[in-house]
Amino acid sequence: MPELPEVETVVRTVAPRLLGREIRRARFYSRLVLRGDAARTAARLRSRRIQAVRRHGKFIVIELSGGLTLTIHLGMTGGLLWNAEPGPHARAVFDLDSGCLVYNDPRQFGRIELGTSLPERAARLGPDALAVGADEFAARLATRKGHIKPLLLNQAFLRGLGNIYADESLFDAGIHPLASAARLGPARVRRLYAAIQKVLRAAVEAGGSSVSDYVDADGRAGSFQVRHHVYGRAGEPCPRCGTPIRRIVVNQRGTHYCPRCQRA
DNA sequence: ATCTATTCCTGGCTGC
DNA sequence: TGCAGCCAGGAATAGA
Repeated sequence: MPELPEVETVVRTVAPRLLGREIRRARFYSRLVLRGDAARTAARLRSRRIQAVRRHGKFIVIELSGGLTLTIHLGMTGGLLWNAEPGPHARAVFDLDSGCLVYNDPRQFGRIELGTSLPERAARLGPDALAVGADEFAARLATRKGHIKPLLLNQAFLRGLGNIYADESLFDAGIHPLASAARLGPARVRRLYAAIQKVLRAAVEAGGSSVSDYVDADGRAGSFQVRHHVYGRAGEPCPRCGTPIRRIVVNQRGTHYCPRCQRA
């Protein structure tokens, strides 16, 4: 499932291919994935040149000539494939003056939208998890009620973390997922901040995690899943203390932690 | 304002 | 072997 490291990897693999290219034709095959009218969106995209490709949290932002912004969110199973043959799950195809980009998404939780700026839902998010400073992180945390795990998943609090990296960060910091966010205390807040930075940077370096079927734009799987300490490892021994990893459900999300290393 | 539950989707897995 | 039923979860939405 694409979170910050996976989206970052997709952007890095796709950006060099896209920069400076012109969109010849865009085709959309899913009314769910595309926000807006397919024919009108395709017409607006025609002959636009790609000026920038960047990541905004888990969003892929493609800046086009004429002041247009194409925003892609991969949802759960979305993926961008460079020069791939469109398969049964291709929801959009962008033919360029050189090469083509296929948006693939079996479950159709992803979204593609075209506008003159970042869509509101992307613009109103919290600071990027890899760009936020330690002091800002601590200040934002101090005012929040509720449990720490759901807060880390809240993109309005911090953008980029998803279920895998929230669990891995909490394990690294030794914090229970149901710990009260506001009552963590300065030492644990610093540990959590450092853990998030460490886990995300290592995951980006590994090309992300491939747990279901995530691959980058060249079809390459990431390798960070072999370094998951708790995510998807319920019942397996904790790599730190050997206690079996526990799986609970927090706000409808599978949550993995070590009951000994992460005390309530 | 902030937090929580529900809903959308379908491939893959489990168990009968 | 076949198939019904369940599970995964990012984020919009509605409700508390």
